[in-house]
Amino acid sequence: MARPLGFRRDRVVEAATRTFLQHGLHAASAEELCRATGLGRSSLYNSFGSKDALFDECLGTYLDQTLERTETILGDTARPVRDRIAILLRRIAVEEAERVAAGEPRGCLAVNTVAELADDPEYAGSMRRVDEDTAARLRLLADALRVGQAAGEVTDAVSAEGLAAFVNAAIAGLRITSQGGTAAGRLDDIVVATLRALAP
Amino acid sequence: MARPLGFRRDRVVEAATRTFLQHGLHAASAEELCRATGLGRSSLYNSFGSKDALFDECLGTYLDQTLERTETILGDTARPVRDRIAILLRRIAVEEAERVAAGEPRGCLAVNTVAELADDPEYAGSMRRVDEDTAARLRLLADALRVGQAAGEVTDAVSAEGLAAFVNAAIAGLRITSQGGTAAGRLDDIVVATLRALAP
DNA sequence: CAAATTCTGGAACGAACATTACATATCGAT
DNA sequence: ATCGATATGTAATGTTCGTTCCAGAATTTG
Repeated sequence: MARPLGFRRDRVVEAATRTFLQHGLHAASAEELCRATGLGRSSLYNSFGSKDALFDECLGTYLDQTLERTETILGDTARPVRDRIAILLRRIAVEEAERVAAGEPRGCLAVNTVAELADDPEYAGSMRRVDEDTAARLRLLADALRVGQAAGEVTDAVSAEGLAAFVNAAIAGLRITSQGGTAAGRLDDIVVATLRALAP
Repeated sequence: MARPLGFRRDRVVEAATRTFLQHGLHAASAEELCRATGLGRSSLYNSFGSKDALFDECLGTYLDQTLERTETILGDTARPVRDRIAILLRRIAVEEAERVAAGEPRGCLAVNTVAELADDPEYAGSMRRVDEDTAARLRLLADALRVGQAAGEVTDAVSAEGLAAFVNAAIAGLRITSQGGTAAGRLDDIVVATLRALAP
């Protein structure tokens, strides 16, 4: 064996994710990533290969964690479907408020990645990751909403897939709105209004 | 007098805006802006000063044009308020579909600017522009929605300001969703669902 | 304790970037 | 037709970027 790493990989990914969320992929320089993670250039490149590879790992873990939490909330079949969606949306509003309080950057890495890299063929791999995550999230939402429709608890004026796309868009809108500097109370209004759209 | 410009400034701004929308501010290189506008480096810098200044002009005209169209639609007092909001949202969905058909980049420069520059102090000036535009748009929406509430045509379960923030967030969500590659039909679903939230 | 292996810090590299300088071309006015 | 003034094309500049290299430090295994 040999000398062990002087840092915990997940902590580094966490710090790098914050940096990417704050500045985006292009504007986050290697120097800034080193400062944020506490690593030297050599350690960073030895452990992650390149800035793009580090970004991909950050994006991947971010998407996995977010999708898992969504799965947990939507999978709570004891609750009415609309309550689950309400919890999902409110959790985002709360998380954004916490970020403000902690001085951490607001917004969503997936949303910002779409905004920054959607049309860049060089990052098609990252975008494919986001697309797959979005597809999985839409599936979870549509499945839940379909159950809600069958129970008469959710409107069927729009298909379950359409409502899923709506909820997903609402989440993106919520995150962009927060990133723009909107206060927590207003985010709650957006959540309440979003939920109204689902009522029968 | 002297030699006149060999190009129309508004056309150049239009082409540059497309480039910034597609790649973002950081990833749009001077070379790419020259290619897109057909100008040489000298002409570009002589006429606009710097890449940042060009971006600011593109952003300013984009915001002005978009706000003006919003104003026109929401100011049509002959129609019910909810119809005006419906037209506003549908126009976005149609515009995004047209972009796809024309091979032009999708999404919204204002949304992407928030995603890319919200936390960068160096571009606080650009962000202030976006903030002012957002404030103006929220005012227009809230005024219209208040009228709708007074007429019993719009729900008052949420304040007019809250509903305005919701509609604004819905627009951002719609544009990000489109940028992610969602088809036009799904965008229509999102519009229909969004409108449901406003019903009394 | 020594050897093997890996990590780490700092300097250095080539490429790409935004921007500028300069010579030349082009136009309006006289 | 010529002059003044500005636009344009090309080449160059200084800087910043991502990345690599190398020497030395650290830690486990034998």
